[in-house]
Amino acid sequence: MTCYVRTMPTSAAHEAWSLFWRIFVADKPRRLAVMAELGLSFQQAMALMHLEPGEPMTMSTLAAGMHCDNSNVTGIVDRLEAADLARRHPAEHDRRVKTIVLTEKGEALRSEVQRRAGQPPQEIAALSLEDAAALRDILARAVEHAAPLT
Amino acid sequence: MTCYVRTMPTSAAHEAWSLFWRIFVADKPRRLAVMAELGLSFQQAMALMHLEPGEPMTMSTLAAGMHCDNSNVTGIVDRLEAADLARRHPAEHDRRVKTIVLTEKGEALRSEVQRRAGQPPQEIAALSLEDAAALRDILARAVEHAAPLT
DNA sequence: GCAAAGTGCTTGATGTTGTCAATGTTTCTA
DNA sequence: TAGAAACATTGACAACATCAAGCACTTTGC
Repeated sequence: MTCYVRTMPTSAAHEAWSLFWRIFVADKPRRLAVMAELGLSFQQAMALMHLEPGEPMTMSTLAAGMHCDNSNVTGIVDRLEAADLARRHPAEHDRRVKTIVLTEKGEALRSEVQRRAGQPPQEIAALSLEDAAALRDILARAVEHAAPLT
Repeated sequence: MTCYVRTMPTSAAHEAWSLFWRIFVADKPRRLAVMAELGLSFQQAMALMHLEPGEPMTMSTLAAGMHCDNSNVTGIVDRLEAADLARRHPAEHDRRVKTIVLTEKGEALRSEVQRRAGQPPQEIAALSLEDAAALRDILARAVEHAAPLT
């Protein structure tokens, strides 16, 4: 049951989404620069962010979290391992499963990615304190609505 | 003179940006589904959106708009041409330059992309009218601040 | 004018994803 | 225990990403 708002030509949500996109696209060069500087590809950085320090994660779980194919993660983790950022361990309870754990180097780089990529772009950073707080609250409500169970 | 808010561990802008990301990542499957359904890759769709109907655009301009390398656009436009969505024409004022124009089929597909990808994801669509309007207004101010000249 | 420098687009080499089908191993289930 | 399912990997292929030449054409400076 999808609910279309057919009466309005373009709703506020519509326009908001469009602006959302615009900010994301405009921020692309900054993202690329950060990744290049850290010597990571975008997906490698995403994988790093999904892997929490000290928390082993299954290949499948990581694939699901990154919304991509299982076979895809194999290659990404291969490269993380080659760069000594993560290691694979066979799971003891199920020998089909392999868990991934960040190395020390991986944890360090992860927090660097977090620090750098976590910085909001100009557009957001330049907002007034009131606007920024309001934006945060609205987005928090948005996320909560769509995913009551996280 | 850049102004860091060092007193706060994580500012509102910071948190807002984090939520921003979260919504984008969560929306990835929908984007992929739309593109797959329309038989386009993500970059092809982006190119289509950059090309306005009846407005020829230079390869370089398109590359700049998409924030990617010139040589990259060559391949993307090759595929758009192969799919009869766009056509290259040599520019008359400068024979090095090639302009790209959407075909009829390209214009039709473009508006379909616009219609489908323009739909906000659950998170945004489920906001109250007040929140959606406030979100739109804040993002509009954000875009305006960062790019006063557009 | 003309050589030199610069511009616009393309090509080629190489690496990282994306899809999808198939395989090997291990576990679950009937 | 035989068959089905699950997990990770592999292989084949297409799409992009970067970067370094290359070619055709313009512009510049003498």
